[in-house]
Amino acid sequence: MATISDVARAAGVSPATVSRVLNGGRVTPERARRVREAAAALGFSPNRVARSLRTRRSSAIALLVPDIANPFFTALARGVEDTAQRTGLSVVLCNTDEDVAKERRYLQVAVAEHMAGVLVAAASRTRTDLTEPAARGIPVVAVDRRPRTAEVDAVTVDNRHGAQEATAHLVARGYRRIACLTGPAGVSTAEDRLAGHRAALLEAGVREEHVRTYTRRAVPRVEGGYAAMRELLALDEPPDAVFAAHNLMTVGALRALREAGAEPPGCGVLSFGDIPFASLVHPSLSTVRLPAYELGEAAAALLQERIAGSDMPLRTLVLRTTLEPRDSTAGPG
Amino acid sequence: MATISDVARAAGVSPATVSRVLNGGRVTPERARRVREAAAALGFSPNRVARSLRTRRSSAIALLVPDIANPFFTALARGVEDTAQRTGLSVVLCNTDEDVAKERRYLQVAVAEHMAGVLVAAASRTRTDLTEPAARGIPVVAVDRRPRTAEVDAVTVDNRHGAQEATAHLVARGYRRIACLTGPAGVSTAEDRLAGHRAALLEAGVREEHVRTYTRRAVPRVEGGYAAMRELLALDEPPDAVFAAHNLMTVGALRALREAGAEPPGCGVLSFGDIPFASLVHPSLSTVRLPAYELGEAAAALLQERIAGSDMPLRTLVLRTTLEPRDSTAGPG
DNA sequence: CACGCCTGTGAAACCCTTTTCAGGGCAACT
DNA sequence: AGTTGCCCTGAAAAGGGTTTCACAGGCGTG
Repeated sequence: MATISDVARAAGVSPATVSRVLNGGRVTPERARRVREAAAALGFSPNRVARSLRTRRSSAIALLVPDIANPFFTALARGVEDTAQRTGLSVVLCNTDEDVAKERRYLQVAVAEHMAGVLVAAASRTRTDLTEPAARGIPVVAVDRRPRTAEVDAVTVDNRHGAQEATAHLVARGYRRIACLTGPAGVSTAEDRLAGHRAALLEAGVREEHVRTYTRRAVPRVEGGYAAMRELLALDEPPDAVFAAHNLMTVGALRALREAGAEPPGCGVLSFGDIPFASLVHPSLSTVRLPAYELGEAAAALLQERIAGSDMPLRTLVLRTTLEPRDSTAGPG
Repeated sequence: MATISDVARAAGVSPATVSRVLNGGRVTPERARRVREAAAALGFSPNRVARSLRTRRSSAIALLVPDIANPFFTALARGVEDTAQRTGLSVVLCNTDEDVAKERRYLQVAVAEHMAGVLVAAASRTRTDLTEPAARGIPVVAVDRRPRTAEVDAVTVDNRHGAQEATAHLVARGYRRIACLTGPAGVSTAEDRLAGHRAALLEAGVREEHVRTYTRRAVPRVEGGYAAMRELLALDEPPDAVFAAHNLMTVGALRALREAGAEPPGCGVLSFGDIPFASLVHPSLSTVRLPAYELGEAAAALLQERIAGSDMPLRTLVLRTTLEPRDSTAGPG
């Protein structure tokens, strides 16, 4: 592996000059040409580790997601990756498994590796601690979920609005006992979606108590949705529609409904977030589409600005969701 | 950020001694204790960039996959990540998009970053070039797909056997005109699966020509499967079953079948590789289950051995698939 | 002509850790 | 007592870039 000194020797200049040619310093054209030729001839590419050490900044960013198996986060990761790749940043993918301890370990690594920046879909709104990297001067952007503990840039979706629109749609289609399956307390997306759902129902004249009866919190996994849906179906007056505030929970809910013989659209089902290949599900599934890829793109772009040294005031970018009504919410009976 | 010198000063020793305490050199217990206390008090964690520079080895490995949106590769990535994480390795995820040029760029980055190792699901059997990292002493393990150009360790699944079993199953269930949708020539998995399919048919007494009539190659995406299936359905004697050698292509095929009103199991459908939430598809989908997570685990473990300096002869680990017959291959008529 | 300023350049410092090397101290042996 | 050998330790080198600093030379100005 050729080093910068090899190139310098071959071009008859000092290593400092080579560095300047490569990084845009002022060098006379003639020398610059010689350096470039020598570099090409030797197949030189700078050792990024050495560069990182000296500049105290690496060309890698960390992306922390709670569940890489969820297609929402893979789409987001693609958005991040495509954007980062364009400016030569590598993306280190870290799967936190919704585990705050695991998340903390990854954040420590990011600090020890002097990573250029961190993108994080926080495992917990209250317990995720982003102060460490922020204090060390590593830019942090929260994506999808915003933790409360640190002041960072954020890119989120309008969960509340999307949920409100979703539940309003169920109301409009004539459903009366509309349930909500949402994630655990303390996760901002779960809270916001529940809030939107409640707002839509209250506006439609539903009593607060009624809302509460038909709301279930569960772990945001397929099994969580399944268990919660079964609970709801066991009520004296089971719901006639369900707003599932999480895509994987929707899958569990659908399974429970099928087992109980209460298939949509008789019992309406509306999913917040796409299910992959939802087009295969029968009847076709109404969803609130989330701009996952765009979320990743926007967050990566924002992070890059910070890495480049932007000192704009903190920003929160909120992307809109879009309701896509299909057959699973065609109406009861 | 505390450095090793700070710790040394605080403990009244030299930096060399601190390094030895942390990395398992011989140090008297008393000193070691002092060093550990000082390190803890200062919250010291070694700068991994400096360490990388000196040791010429980083603690990151690259994982190159052709399509992170495919659940097969996300499961694989999880296996890799969980295993790597256990020994303190970070995983840099690189999405090559089935593009050899993009793949080459990522390999260059891996070399320039002095990464500890590379795991690669090659974009092409013939054009993927793994000689560069191998020549630089960076261990490489091929996973899922093995390129021909370099001599590397590999972890694959028994595609041929799995495919043969799958098609034999279709034969046994009474299907007569069994089609095969597979990936492009030059991708080892596509080739092997087709070979298994053909072997099963020939064994059942089907003529080679007949096999060829009902075989289609397409890009391994949903649209590829859709287009190829439509072609097959337009034949004078359309197939009465299809073995889809790729999970995403299966989705496309199902869509085409539904449009044509030829739903399974009347027309049998067997997918090589899971479709996420296949349990939601009606009728339930017969699949050849791939051990994606285990593939990632095994590959990461193998790579770690090499990184640790193992000089065993090259190994190829082949994992078995399992046929899971369900309703979509219940039989014709 | 003298002075100051500006530009381009190379030497050397620097980033932080690991590793080599040489030496001191001590025990065991001749 | 004098070697020999071993263990532990610290000083210093090494890893490969970037950046600071000082300096040389050219140019413009008073």
